[in-house]
Amino acid sequence: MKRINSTEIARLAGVSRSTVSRVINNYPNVPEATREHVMRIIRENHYYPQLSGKMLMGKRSRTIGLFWVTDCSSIANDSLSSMYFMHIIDEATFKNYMILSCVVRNLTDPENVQFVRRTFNEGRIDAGIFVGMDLNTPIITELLDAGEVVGTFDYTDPAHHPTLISANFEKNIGEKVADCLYELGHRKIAVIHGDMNKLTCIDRAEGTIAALEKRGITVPDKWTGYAGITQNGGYECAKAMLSATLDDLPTAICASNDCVAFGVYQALNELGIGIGTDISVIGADGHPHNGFAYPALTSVEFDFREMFSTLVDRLIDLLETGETEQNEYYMEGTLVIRDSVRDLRL
Amino acid sequence: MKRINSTEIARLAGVSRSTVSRVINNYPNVPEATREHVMRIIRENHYYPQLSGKMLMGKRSRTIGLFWVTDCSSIANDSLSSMYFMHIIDEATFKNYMILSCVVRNLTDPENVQFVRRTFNEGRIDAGIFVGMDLNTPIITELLDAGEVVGTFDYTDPAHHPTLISANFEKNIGEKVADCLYELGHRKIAVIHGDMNKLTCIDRAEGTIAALEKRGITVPDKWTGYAGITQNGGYECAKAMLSATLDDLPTAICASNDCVAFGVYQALNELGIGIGTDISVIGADGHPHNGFAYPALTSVEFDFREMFSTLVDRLIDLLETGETEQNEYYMEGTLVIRDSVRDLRL
DNA sequence: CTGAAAGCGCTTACAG
DNA sequence: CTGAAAGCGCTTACAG
Repeated sequence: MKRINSTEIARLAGVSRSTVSRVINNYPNVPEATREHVMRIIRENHYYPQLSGKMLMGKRSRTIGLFWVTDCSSIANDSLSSMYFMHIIDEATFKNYMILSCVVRNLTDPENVQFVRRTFNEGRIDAGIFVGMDLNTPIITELLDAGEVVGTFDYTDPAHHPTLISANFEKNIGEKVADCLYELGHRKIAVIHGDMNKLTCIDRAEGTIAALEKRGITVPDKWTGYAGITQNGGYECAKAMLSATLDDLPTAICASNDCVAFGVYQALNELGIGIGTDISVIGADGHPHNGFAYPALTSVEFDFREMFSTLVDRLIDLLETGETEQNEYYMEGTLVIRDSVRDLRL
Repeated sequence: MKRINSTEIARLAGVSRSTVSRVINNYPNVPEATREHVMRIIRENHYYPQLSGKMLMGKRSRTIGLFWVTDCSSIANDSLSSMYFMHIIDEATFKNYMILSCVVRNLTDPENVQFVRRTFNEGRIDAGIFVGMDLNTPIITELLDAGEVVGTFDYTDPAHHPTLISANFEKNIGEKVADCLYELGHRKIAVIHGDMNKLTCIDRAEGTIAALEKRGITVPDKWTGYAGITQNGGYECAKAMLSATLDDLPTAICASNDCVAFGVYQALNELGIGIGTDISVIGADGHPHNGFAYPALTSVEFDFREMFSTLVDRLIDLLETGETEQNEYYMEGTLVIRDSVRDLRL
């Protein structure tokens, strides 16, 4: 399938390829008549300059790589993360950029690291956004050191890098969760930790524990668990924890995120413990299921559209102007109280 | 940020660029010693050939465009469609292809059509997958006529095109829905139509009505509605329909899809009508919310992973070998009965 | 087995 | 205002 090229357009328009190029790139030194004539030929022939040719001359591809780091067998399983993807694509499209999507299983595996490096070095993308990787991922630092423009979500590099934009959760999620439960009269509170390699997970659990401590409440070991960030993790963790402490159950469980909270739901249902009645459950993130869950899940919720459109905007600023207003930002979450939390004062 | 090129690698390895190229492309006529030596230099210098250079010489980009056609303000709102995306990306990654994601608002708008044409003609992609467009979208035919490899979901072109792969829902969804309700004793059944520009929507509603007709049941006008494919459409439609027929309610409502069914839920809740008790609700698709909904939604569910991985596989077959086993296929759905449907025989 | 040369489709100094 | 020429980074006949 041979496509028409600038030589052919030049011939048809009776000008040189230089002039065709000038018209396409909107150079000022082309008389209006010539410009219009050439444009007509271009339109009539559905001519679009080959990206390869332009790129060889140093033009950008207006493409941003989206590196999805996940060890799950399928990233499709979680509708929350799918949403991140969609927000990024939406905003990029709006800014007239395209998103090249890549799934990366494991950034400690050399082959996967190689894949990332290649995607950048082949010249496919102008910048890359990374979502889902653990803290301390050397390839990120390597890319930044090489001067690549990189966006991250829930990740910060220890050193300052002028070409890094990082979008993060606020630091006070744990405190918001603790305060909510405390004010509703809860004193016997369990805390389920998330993935300790993820920035926000650490903040969340530690923040909750610290805030409770400040109120004079200690979370005993028997009401502490580690679930990772998946529903199944939440299920296993809650089942084990609660089975071991049936004679002295907490009145509330703080899950590291909403997915984990759904796992806690499963465990509670299985054990015949009433959700939002016997035991309250609270999550964090703002999973699209929250309102659909039964009972509807209380959570500290985030505006991910805002989170990711800001990330994309800043990245593009950096790409196009070489600077941006802020390299690192933290989004505020909103506590949304639903039926999964009981007011013990009533 | 100047990257290393093949000239430099050739110099470092003490060979010509031709030889470097031969090594990279795994040509047989290179002695093992030379190959290894050159490879070492390549690895040591993190050299990756520029895609632009290769493409200019006729190589493929191993990139597939994913055109998401939607008029919604944000595609992120629906976790079902997000899932389609993820399945496609997953499978492409597995096959060592990349996905370039594009959101297209409206394929009747010339500017949007232009965008699609440009994306193909610029040489960014080897093929394109289209999801969400209405029946009879001329740009699809145009691309096919130009010899482009195109994949579609829930769309067929009237003419046969050797480079079109189309993934579709089975034709009998409506019948499955009707049979299910009939066998559970329902005789007063409402049908909500979806978007009449979408292939499956037509099949679904018409299929249900025809199957009921065969059983001697006619769906009266007052129990017929048009909701499109969104939750809000379902809400508005069900509210209007039911408010007008409160003295004679149906015992079941067939929604055009699961999202619409959730809208029906909203309307029923608002009207104080018991879901799965007073009125049964049945959807179709297999939305990730179904199991979470209260009551859990009965639906004809599809294995979208299978649907899309097959689409991607066939597309790649076509790209790489010029042929594929089947250009058009229809996926079978499975009726999953949950609490939203009542057995009236009990 | 290997290198020099041509050429893919562009853009951009340069010269006029 | 405009064209001829050089060059971006590759690959591929071609010749040896």
